[in-house]
Amino acid sequence: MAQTTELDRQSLEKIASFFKVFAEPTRLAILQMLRRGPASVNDIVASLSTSQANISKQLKTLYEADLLIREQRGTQVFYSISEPLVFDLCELVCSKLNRRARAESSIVYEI
Amino acid sequence: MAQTTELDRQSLEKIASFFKVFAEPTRLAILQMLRRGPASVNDIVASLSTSQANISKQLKTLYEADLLIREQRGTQVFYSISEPLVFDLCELVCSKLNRRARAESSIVYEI
DNA sequence: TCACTGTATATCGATACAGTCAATTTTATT
DNA sequence: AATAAAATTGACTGTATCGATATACAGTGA
Repeated sequence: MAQTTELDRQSLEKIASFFKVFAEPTRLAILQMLRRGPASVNDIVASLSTSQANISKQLKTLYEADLLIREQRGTQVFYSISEPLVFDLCELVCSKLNRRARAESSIVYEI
Repeated sequence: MAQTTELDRQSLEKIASFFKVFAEPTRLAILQMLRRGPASVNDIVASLSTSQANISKQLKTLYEADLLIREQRGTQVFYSISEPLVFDLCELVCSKLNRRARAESSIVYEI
């Protein structure tokens, strides 16, 4: 049965916080890269153009949002995506943005 | 065919901006209220506990994100949800948060 | 034209957070 | 132990934005 109850402020804040995790391009870039599979912090640093400290911070945010799995091997730490939800969310938004982009395009081919 | 191309920084920024719209409890509250149907600004102000100016501001954000329809009738302005995507997104996140809440609960019933 | 209602905007204080640099912890190696 | 490599943390800066107050604007009726 679908839930139809109105959510209180506290619940809305939790949901908002969750969306906020996805609301930063660097974190999205990390998720996009991890889509290929697990990667160490250095791997991620090498593929993105920001400092290692920043990557570490964003990884922490993603990890605490329960979106990543953390696994230490020696001195390295490997992260991987723990939530398929990530892809569902991003695909929803991407398809929406693609639709909009197509709609806004002034170039229309017709006879 | 599914899109597998890696997105560039600019695209990621657009996606992040879109998520950011959902990353504020007041805007989520507005969306939740509009779920019942179109409402004037005053209707919304009456049902939420923040200033009219703030509601107007958040409505503008939602409108510019292409999530709302705006319709002026006399001095009043009615808003309604233009994107079913809104519900899909929120349901995804809610179900995820519910799952987590259940998983984190230390109370487990079993024989 | 004037007053009134409903909505939008301008400005401001307070807060949150991405990103940087430096320092520190952690694990492995010699 | 000492050193090196990998990752995290803390202090700091600049920017963005929520929410509030005051004000402006648009539409309606007298």
